[in-house]
Amino acid sequence: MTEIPKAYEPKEIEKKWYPIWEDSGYFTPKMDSDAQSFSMVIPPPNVTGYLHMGHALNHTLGDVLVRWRRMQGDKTLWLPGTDHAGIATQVVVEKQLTKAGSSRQALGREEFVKKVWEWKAHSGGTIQRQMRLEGISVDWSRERFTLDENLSRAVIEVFNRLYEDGLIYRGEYMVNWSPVMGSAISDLEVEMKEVKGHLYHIAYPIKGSDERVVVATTRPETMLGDTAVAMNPSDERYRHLIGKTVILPLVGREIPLIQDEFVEKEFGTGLVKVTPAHDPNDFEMGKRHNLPFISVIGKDGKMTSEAPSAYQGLDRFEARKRVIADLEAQGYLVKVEDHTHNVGHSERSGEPIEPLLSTQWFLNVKPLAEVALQAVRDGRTRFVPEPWTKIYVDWMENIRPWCISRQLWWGHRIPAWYTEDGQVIVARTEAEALEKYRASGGTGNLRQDEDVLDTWFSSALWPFSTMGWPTETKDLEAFYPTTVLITGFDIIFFWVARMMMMGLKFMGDVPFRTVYITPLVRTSEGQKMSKSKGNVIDPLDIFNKYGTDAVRFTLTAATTWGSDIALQDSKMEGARNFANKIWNATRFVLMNCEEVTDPEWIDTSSTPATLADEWILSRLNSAIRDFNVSLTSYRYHDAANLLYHFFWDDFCDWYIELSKPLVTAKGENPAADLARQRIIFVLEHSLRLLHPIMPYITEELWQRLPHSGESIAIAPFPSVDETRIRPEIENDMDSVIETIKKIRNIRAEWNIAPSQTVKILIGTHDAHIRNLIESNSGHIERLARVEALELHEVLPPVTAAARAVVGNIEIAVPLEGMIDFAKERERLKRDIEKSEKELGGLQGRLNNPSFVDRAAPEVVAQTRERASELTAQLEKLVQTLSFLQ
RNA sequence: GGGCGUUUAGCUCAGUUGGUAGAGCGUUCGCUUCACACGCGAGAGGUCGUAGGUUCGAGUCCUACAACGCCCACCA
Repeated sequence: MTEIPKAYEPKEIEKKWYPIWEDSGYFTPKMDSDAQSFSMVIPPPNVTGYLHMGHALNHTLGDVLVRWRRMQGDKTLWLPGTDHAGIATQVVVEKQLTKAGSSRQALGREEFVKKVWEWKAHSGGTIQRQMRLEGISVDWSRERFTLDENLSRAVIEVFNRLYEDGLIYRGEYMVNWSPVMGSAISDLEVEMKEVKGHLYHIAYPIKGSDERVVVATTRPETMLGDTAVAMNPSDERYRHLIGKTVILPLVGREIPLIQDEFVEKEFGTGLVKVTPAHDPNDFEMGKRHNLPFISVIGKDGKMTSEAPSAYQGLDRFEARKRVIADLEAQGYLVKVEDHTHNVGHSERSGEPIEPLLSTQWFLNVKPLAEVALQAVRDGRTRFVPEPWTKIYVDWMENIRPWCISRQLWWGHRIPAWYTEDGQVIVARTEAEALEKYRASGGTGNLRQDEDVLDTWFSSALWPFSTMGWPTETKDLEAFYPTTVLITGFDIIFFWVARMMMMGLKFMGDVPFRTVYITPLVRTSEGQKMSKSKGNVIDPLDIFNKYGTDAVRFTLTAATTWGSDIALQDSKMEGARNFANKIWNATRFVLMNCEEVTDPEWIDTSSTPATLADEWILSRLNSAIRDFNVSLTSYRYHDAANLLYHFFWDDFCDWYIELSKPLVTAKGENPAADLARQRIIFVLEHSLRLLHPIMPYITEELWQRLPHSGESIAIAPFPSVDETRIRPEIENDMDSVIETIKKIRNIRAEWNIAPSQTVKILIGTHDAHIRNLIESNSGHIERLARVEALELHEVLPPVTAAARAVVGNIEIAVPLEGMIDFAKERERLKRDIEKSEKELGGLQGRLNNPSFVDRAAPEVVAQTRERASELTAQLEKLVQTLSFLQ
């Protein structure tokens, strides 16, 4: 056993243990064990760069559970990995190419993808390193990446099966198009932003009449693609126009006036221009009324050849200006109003989305959603905290087809091939596609679809694709469904909902029993962290500053159901101080207990456990029990907090202090030997209790303590001995503690120098308490710096004394010549007032007949008991005060 | 437009079947007490957002309102 340094230096010990844990295979489940399974898959971080505080929180909360369950003896798997993150990663690499004066187009698809793989190797490596620094106990032997061979196989399999089921289809529909990225994106990737724009009122002449109708639009440039004007069928104002046609200004096209319930009579003029190719609503109307679809804006965001020649090639925003100018010049612009409205923007690239017609692959998720909805309604998957259930349910109930194809190069290429005459063949491989084609008599060549799948398509399979699906593996058998998914609320739709659908569809069961939604980590001022604000905290920086264990403890203790986490230095400092406390308490114990060789509790008939011993056992077992209860219901804050107070308050402030005389005693002394044995026992248990939250410091210290087993990471979690939880012992100890505190309080109030000892008199008619005080008088004398403690049944009237009452214990500290009677009377009066106030409340209730009748009997009994206690205390206080008159 | 969350001590937040408010930090006072000044001991500090209601009893349940924050949404 080596000397322990005085100061806790997290860096030194934190770099030591992770390689040992990992190399020893502690985090790999023993597949032959018949213990119950506990499994999680990590939300795979994007290989776009570095981990942030959100990851650190997620990983900490996950690791607390996993380490706890592993120590409980479960067959435990936490599967790590990363996500290829199609768009995000492609954008990162493209930016690098732009900087280097190149582009993906210049490189070509094959070379570009190679470049992205290089980046992935770099970024993925960084992420792995960071995860190891977090100390998380993931099974690296099962690490996965969404583009791994088997995961890609799963993607192709799923695509094929969904296609065979008719749920995946290809067709020309209105999609959210990002001109910047040159790709379609899903509804979820569109962010609505409030934009200050204008509402343009434009006059369309009625054919064969002098009358003009006025439509209002925020996007005048789309009028070039108008194929109708719509009114509400019940709108009397325009009844006379039914059946007429209008002439589209600037274009000259004759378009019908149609009637559609969609049109709100109250908005604008009650007439809507209909551009079926550039607006989702108009698209629907166009289909309902069989209108032509004229695409006037292209995928590059420029006006197409279907627009009048004057506008062709103009950027869509340039075209807007030109259209307005021309309309005005030609007298069609009636008025322009300021108008604030919401415009869809590409979440990734930031520019306004262009709704346009495009041929894409879609997944009809409705049937899958119904099953996934039912699973949550049945409670087969549960959201914690519960309110998130509604968010999930609402979205699932209103789910719309998912556009799954992306015009990118980085991702899973869509397993569809086209014949020269335009047939589509979906297959597992090109060979299979060709075979199918030949079998149907086809002779030409096949060309694979250029597009890739939405990155979330592969993420949706993560809980089972990572475990080997579609092969029926032992991992799937043992670990699917996973026990819990820990994730952020921001990806409930993107990821959680889709995993639910895919898991139920392909595994026939939910992917996880519980979804735990973490809070959001914010800055100390409660701001959201974002790169653009430049207020992002790098987890590694604060690991370095405070120690990983301290940050883990901070995050765990800050995780509550109600609110987000404001990450403040003061919290981390507090946790670091706690770690230092653990360090120094252990240092103290080890300095004195070198001869103890095993961490067992020993009672002998000659030296039975003391009150303090029984008490700390009771507190320890309560802590274990409460910790288990808290974590079982995902109450991280409670779990961390109770350990903090058990260790600091109960163990350090009281048990160590009470044990000091014996523990530090020199020479032959069996009682001292037992005391050392016992303090080691409690400390060793405490470290195991703390290990899930603070793995490094507990391992380091545990290794220096007498222990059995090679690592605390695989040591058994302390088990609860309910028989050791004893309220009567805790009450007795509380009496001793309160007595000591009262004396200390008097000392502080009367400015008695710490070096000065005092005499005290204690009076109580309660024989049990008298016995208790007597047997603990040594503790009281030492911890309250008392030189002589006199016990009485009834306290003699000593006037020159400071006084206090604890329950039925009276305390007098004779302070000859030091005491100011007036001041002491004031002090006592304050005590009396306090007691009177409480007693008044209690008696008020007891005097109320309906309280006595209607309140629960035990509540009434409790109230009576407390009232009589207070009455006795008050009597003594009043009597004491009378001594001072 | 719909929905959700938050509002408790100077600050950040706990408070799960309704029983009479807690923690950490900060603050005040006193301590180099032989594990720890990242410490020890002792204090001060709150009409629990507002207004009603239910109840013997409300921080906790119900209703309305207010402020702040978030999510969803096809009024051009």
